[in-house]
Amino acid sequence: MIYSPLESVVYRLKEAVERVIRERYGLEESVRIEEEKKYGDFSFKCFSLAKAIGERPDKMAEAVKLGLEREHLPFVESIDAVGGYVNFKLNIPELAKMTFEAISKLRDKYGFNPAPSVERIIVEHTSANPIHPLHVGHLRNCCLGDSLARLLELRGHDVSRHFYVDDVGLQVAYAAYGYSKLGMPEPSMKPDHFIGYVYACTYNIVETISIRRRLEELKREQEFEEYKSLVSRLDEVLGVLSRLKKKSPETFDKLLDRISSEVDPEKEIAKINRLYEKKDPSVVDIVRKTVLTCLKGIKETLERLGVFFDSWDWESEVVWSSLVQEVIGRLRTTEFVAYKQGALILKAEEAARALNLKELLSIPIKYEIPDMVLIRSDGSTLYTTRDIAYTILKFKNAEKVVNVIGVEQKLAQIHLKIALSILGFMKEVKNLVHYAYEQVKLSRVRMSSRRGVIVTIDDLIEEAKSRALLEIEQRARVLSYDEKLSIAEAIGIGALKYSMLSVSPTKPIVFDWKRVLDFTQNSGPFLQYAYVRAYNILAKSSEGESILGCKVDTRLFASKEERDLLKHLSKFPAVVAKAADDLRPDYITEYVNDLAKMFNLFYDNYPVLSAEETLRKARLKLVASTALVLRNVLTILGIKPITRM
RNA sequence: GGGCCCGUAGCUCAGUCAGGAAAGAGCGCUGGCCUGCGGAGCCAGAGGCCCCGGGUUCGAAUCCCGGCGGGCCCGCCA
Repeated sequence: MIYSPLESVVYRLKEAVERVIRERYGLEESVRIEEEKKYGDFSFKCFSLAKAIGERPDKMAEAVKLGLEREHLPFVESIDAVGGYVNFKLNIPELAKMTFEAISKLRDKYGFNPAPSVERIIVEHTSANPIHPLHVGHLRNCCLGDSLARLLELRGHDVSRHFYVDDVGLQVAYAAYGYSKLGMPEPSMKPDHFIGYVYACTYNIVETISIRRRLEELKREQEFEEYKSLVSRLDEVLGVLSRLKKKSPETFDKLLDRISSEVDPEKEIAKINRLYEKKDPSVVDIVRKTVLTCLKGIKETLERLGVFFDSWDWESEVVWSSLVQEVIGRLRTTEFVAYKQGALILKAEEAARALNLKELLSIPIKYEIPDMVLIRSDGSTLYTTRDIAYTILKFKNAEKVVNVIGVEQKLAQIHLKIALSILGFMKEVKNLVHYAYEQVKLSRVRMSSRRGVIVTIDDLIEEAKSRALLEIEQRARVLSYDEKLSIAEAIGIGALKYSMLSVSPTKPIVFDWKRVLDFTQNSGPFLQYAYVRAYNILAKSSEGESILGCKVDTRLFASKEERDLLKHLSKFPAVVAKAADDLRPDYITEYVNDLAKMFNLFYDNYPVLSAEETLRKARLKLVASTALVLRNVLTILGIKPITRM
């Protein structure tokens, strides 16, 4: 079974070139056949090899051309030697036959392209703090993680999607404290939005109380400089509070009232955090209920996005299993751990130098790695410390772990790897990928979950949907309102996903609705529209998708547009392989955007249904193949293919 | 201050891993076409010191060194 037509052709070409070089020059060389658009389909450059053996590049190109011509390669139409280049034009009818065969056999699996060796891979993604709704940043994380998982599956890997429920830590304690003060009521809005609201209110109310207390002290001590700056900080927090109050006055007042009557809320919160780590029954219920409530809302959003997980890993379970204590115990026996002002720290720089980790982890030699705090002076652990144990657990069921985490956590991930190295998990460190992506910037909005200012995924979906609906209305198709709504949802969500995936992960995304929902180019709707066009030609034909099973005369594809389209279709599994191996979903978006453009060009210039019968069949099969590939790609990207819009 | 990432057409970006032939696309702009298998079109054109300066090389947008500009990180937060 040939999964990847173009790849197999190029591979045969590569072998042929190597054979010729071996026969002509007696050299065992591995050569590279590169894609070329201007002078043919592929090319081989002779320069470096020619230089190595003291031959003239143009002479070598000529020799390779002659040698290849004697081989009579059926999938090559012509070979040219120009300067030091050997240029190849592919025999498109032959390639088309192979491609059609692969497509008709594999159908929805066309694109599947198993790697030479398959692995069990855990993709951990989204993993938002379970105390507020998902926001734009999580959207990028979620889309990347989900499409990476799908890509790796297409490479034949055994992929498991994990969501790390970070239910341990100070922030969760704040939310749980506030929620419990309210008497843990049924949320009056979407549950994650409600918990997020409670968290923001609680955080700022507590902050106000501590600032006021500190101000009293400063007044007594006559520290006017600090007093002044703290007053302006207080103003800021009060501003946040008044804004929060407007959103849900009853909940707010109740919370304010009950927290203000406490002696020392901050201490209470730290206590919840400490006790929860010890699985103390007095706090387990309130923390769990808080987190589960929020998670319910988060799951609703994920479901709407069509994203699922195989495993929900609770951080508390890792802590309670005593693995965290074990890890700390083992680290403590090494020379790299010390106490500093009551906290247990890991001397990361020293460890990295002693174990020679800098090169392995690509850390600059002159960069001084800061210490890592393992245990707070009050005895509680920190996120990264707990992550050491969690990572060890993940590797019990996988050879490779991909963590989709923002680039801002780079240092924490380096700390994690250093700690694992000290513990002897070298193989794991090498197979632990911090898949770092840049931030999503919304013009003007500066988000902060503490201040309760976040643009949630739910908000974005709603806005995308209503904008899409507006576009649909303008076209005035004969569709019922319900149909329009569900199409708008598919377009809106598809547009959001595409916008998150189409930018390479190292670049920040500047979110811009005009671009997200640009129906004419490089967007989700643009792809969906191409699919609609292809689908409707098929729907109008008598054969429909069954044309994929029919033999057609591939020699009829004479135009540049048809040739380009066929070549592009044959390339798809190769793109999947590259995208999966390099973890780059944006390679797929680039591919499919080109595919849609090529199809549009074909569509506008070559009639299908009204063509002469043998030609009609050939073109119809090309349309069906394009539709199928579009559908498969959209699925990888998590975008819903629709048949009307 | 130190580290990382980014800098290519008016705009949004490919191309940089693995150096190669006149630097690619779309949008926008200019001019033309078209009553179409869904016009959310089609064809043509203009538009580039590939951030700057050195170096390596027969050859640099691509590799190396030094700058400049923007973002992020350097928490007993996650």
